[in-house]
Amino acid sequence: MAFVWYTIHPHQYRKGFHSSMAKSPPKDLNELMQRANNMAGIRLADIAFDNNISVPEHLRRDKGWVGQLIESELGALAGSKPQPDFIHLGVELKTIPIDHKGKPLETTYVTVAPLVNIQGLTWQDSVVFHKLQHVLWVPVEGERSIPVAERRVGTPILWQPNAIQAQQLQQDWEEIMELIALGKVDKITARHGEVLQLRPKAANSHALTESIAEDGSIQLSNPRGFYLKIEFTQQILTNAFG
DNA sequence: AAGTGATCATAG
DNA sequence: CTATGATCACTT
Repeated sequence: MAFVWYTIHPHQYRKGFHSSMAKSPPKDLNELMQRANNMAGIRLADIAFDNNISVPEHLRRDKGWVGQLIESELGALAGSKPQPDFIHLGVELKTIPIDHKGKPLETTYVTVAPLVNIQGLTWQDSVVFHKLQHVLWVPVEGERSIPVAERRVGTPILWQPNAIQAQQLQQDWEEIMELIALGKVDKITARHGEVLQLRPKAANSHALTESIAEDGSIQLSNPRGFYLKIEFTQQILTNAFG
C-alpha cells in the first residue's frame, strides 16, 4: 500500500544520497530519525553502495543481510551483544519485510528465551520487555519477486508499546515462561500466545541447550526464541500509517 | 496462502 | 554454545 511511502521523495533523495563515509553512532534521537527518514524510498543497492557492501542475489544464505545493511547506514554499533542497538539512546532497531500492501511477510524475532535459572524472573526484568520498550521499525520491501538490490526502504516508525500492547505482551510472556518453569518447554508450540510466540532459534533442530525438565532437573532442549506474530507488527504499521 | 518449525552466516 | 541479524521452506 502506498501509505508506507508517504514521506518519500525519490528523485530528491536519490541524487544526493551517496556521500557519507563510515557512519558514526547518531548523537541523539533526532539525528537517528533524520538518518532513518533519509533512507525512505531508497533501493537497497544504493544503500549498499554507500556502505561499500555487496548485494547478494537472494537472502537464502544471507538472512541477516538487510538488517546489517540498515545498521551500517544508521551507524549502529556492530557486534553481538545482548544490548539495544543504540544503547545510548535506548532504541532497538528492527527491519521488517513487507509486501506490496505494507503487510509484514514474516514474524519478528525478538530475543532468545531463557530456559534455566528463571526463578523469580519478572516481566519487567525480562529481555523482551526491555528490547520492546523503544523500537525503530524500518519497513523494507521483502517479496521474493523483487530482486534484493531493487527492494526499497519504507518510512521508519519510532514505536513504544501502548497500554494494550504492553498488556498483551506481558500476558503472553508470563504464560510461556510459566510453562518453561514447569518443565514443559518441549510441549510449547508457536500456537501459544496471542501476539508473542516461542519458536526454535538455533543453527538447526539438533542444537541443544539446558532447560528445565518436568521433574525440576536439568535436561537438554532445542534453543528457543521469542517472536512477534505478524498481526501484532501489522497493527504497529497500521497505527502509524493508517 | 498462512503459519509453524527449521535453518543460514558471523562473532566471540 | 550463545547471541546478533533474520528468512527459508515444509506442512497444513
